[in-house]
Amino acid sequence: VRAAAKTTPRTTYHHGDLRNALTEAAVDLARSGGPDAVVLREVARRVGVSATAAYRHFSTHDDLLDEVKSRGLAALAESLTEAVLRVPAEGDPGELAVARFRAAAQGYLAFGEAQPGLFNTAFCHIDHEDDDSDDHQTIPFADSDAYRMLGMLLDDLVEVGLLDPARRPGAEIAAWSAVHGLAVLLLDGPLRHLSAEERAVGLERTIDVVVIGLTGISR
Amino acid sequence: VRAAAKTTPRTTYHHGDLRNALTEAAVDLARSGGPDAVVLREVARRVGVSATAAYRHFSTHDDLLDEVKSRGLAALAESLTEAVLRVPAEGDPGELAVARFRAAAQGYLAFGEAQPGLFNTAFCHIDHEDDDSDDHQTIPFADSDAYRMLGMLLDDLVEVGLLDPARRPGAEIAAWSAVHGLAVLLLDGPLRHLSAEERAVGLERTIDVVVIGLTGISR
DNA sequence: TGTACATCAGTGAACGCGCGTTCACTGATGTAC
DNA sequence: TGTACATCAGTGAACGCGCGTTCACTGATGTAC
Repeated sequence: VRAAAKTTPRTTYHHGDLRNALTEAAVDLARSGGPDAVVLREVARRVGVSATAAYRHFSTHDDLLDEVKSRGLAALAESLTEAVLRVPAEGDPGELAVARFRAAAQGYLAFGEAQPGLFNTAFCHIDHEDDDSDDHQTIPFADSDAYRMLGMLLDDLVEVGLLDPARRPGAEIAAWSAVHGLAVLLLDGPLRHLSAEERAVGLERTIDVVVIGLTGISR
Repeated sequence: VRAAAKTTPRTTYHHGDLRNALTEAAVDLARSGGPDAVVLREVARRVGVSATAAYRHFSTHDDLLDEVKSRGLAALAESLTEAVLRVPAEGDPGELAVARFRAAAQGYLAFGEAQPGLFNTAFCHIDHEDDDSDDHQTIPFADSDAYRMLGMLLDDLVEVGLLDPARRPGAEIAAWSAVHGLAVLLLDGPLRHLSAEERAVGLERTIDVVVIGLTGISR
């Protein structure tokens, strides 16, 4: 409605879409500085609103950060999905299943490299001291589209006969760990200063190991 | 020399081993709260010394945190080494090489689970704004004992004929990514609430994938 | 169509907090003669 | 062995900072009659 609020100073007293505007500003901050950059006062400042106004829409700073996390996770899922959809649909079913799996891994890492701050925020740990119960003790990522996509890709590998059904359980964890670990090491970790070439080699090698490790078949 | 300083209030004006005492207190803080818990003023407080005194031994807060990082990395290497050394020395060379490799992975994760705060600190990113040059742009972990150990274990796999020399390059990255990723997901990440049983399965499955993926041989 | 009024969505000042770091200082230690 | 003095390793007060959050408030909006 009043999307220009970020640049044009708001004229009306009521904003109209403040919650969204705040979330977007917060995502921008996360993008450029990671979770620590999501500062409530700065978010309000950027939107051109008093800090107090934020409390009409978020009960607490952590609440806002949670929203940013969700958006980050969603963006990651999008990157994954896009990469998978770019794989042509024709050819040998086995080769296609493997190609989609590899594409997903590449999409995961591509998102991390394109949006390191948001990636870190998506996986940052927030202490909800106030939490009443175990209701939230589910795996948040397990509910995410990205995780569901991973499960489907692995199911496909079983269907085409490349992944032994007996080895299907736990396959998510192994695959996810390898790709996520690579992302973390490359983005913030000790592999931060690898050249683009070295990164590419690392990625290829890691995906190879996972694919062979899961299917038992080298390409 | 004056190791009791932590409990007994210091009597002499000069401490005698303040740098060490500060570092140890800082490590304790990291252990229980991760990198953010390494607060210079709190460190000084614990040692029973004014905050200013720390500046005789560390030029800056980041300098202190760097020291903690090193200690964390060293502790990780120790956990790895211990696990590898616990593997019996007799038997088929191939089986032994694989067993040692698996043990190292288990040691890596065991350290992460036993000392999550210190583990996180060991891998936390510190911005050295003041850095003059590219001197520090080496991979800090690559200089660590843990990374060297990983290299040796992989070399062993080549020597016993289980790892194709053509596949040796990049093997560190693939193996390290998988285990590190699992650690990160389990400690802070979305897999935080997995039961001990589920964790064990995830670990076994991940190591299996890496071993098979590298060697091409399922056990 | 007009008016009273409840409710909603903002404001601005203030609080308390704890941090890293600097400053001018002082007490303790070691060395040269 | 004694003394003068440079150096070292501490102290304590203070600064500036920016944060999350609360408070009493006011302007805008919508609804009942």
